[in-house]
Amino acid sequence: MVVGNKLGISKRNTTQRIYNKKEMSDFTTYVNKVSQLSKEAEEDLLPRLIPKSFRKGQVINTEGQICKKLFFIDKGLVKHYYHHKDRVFILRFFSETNFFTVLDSFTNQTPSQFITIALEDTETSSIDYADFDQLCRRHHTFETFSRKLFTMAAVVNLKRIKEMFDADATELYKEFINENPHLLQRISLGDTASYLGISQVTLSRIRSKK
Amino acid sequence: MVVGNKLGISKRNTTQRIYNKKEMSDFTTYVNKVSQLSKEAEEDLLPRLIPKSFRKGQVINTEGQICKKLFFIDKGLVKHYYHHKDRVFILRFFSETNFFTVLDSFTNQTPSQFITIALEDTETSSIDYADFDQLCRRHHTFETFSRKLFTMAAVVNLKRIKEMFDADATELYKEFINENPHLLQRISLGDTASYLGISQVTLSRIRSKK
DNA sequence: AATACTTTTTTACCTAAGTTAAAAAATCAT
DNA sequence: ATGATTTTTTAACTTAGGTAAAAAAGTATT
Repeated sequence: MVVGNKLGISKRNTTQRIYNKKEMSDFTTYVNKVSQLSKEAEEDLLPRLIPKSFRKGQVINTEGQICKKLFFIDKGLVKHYYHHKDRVFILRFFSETNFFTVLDSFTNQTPSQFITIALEDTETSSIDYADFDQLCRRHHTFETFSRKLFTMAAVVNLKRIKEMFDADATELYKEFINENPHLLQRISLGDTASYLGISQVTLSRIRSKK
Repeated sequence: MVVGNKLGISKRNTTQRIYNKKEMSDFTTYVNKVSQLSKEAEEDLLPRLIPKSFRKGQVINTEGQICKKLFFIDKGLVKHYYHHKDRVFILRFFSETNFFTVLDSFTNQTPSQFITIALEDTETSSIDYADFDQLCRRHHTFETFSRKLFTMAAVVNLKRIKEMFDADATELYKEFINENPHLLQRISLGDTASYLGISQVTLSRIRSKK
């Protein structure tokens, strides 16, 4: 296919800062929406949750680094991407009320090929791999949650393969704005192009035509 | 096995047939390779397995049809594809010692957008969705197997997205033959092209150049 | 062996999208 | 507000890969 956006170098950079004020996360609420936990599982989960905040531009997980956490986003936006031959490819954006992790890195505890950074100030609640693993072993209901969560991820990825296959650049863009109206104003044209696998120039042309 | 070679060939389009002589499938062996089942789970699983054979060219599951089974291939080859605007796109091939199903159709019991057909005479062992669901509920170890199986599917799909993004037609072909040397002789040029998302002509050109 | 499919290769031509470069517009920092 | 940086748009040119159609090679059927 060979697509993606040329890599540009940005000079604006904010430093990282961890929020000190702890607030309640919707992590468990959304776990239960995927699959209802038993009372015991929920009680075992709650004390393991770790609030973590990221500043806009801050790296959450980078290449070669093992992703040790499953995150839930309470607020904010994150991009999950990689470089290849001077191009940038964005695999996915994750925003509020969604779980995310680096799929293969987390599940196999192997180094990530991808980079995850915050596109906005982002508040998450996370659980460590070791805890995740324990909860899966101890609680059948938590294992069921995990199964459903990762099955959903597999289905989402399958859908993306299908889209990439049969849609041209214009169709890809239309589908994207259709399915992500809430993200449209929050993602730059360049990032949108990197997600769609087209050049920024092509996306600009598409936009101007409509 | 009853059917001889010549007889088998002449009987081109016979409908499906359940083997009368029951042979052991490797279904449980490979379940245990993914994740070790408890004794009880395995005993509960075994009687639910249904042997199913498909003739070359036979449709296993089609568009609009809910995929009601999780299959394990003991022998043979299957393609999983769809049509879009006069083109054919093959999402994946599945061959011996692999599990397969129509991911979203099976997990949500919704109509499939895809078609699955046998590319060779294929022997499978399968389990019904209702049984699968029961086993997941009853046995924590079976749920763990499912979680790992579908997580693997998600990872495979992610890898495919990455490949489609950053590889041109030639690279895609090289990666394909590298990773599927055992399939190369069994899949036609046309099907290979449909899998790579390129035209048959392009693939022919690539081949001749090397 | 002869006929008829089917699959693969080759050729000529065409189109969607990439590349480069530069200008215009929008955004941010002081 | 001012200048600096980043983002988006526009234009000219290039290219990878698509389409169609015909030739060649391979398989199957009588």
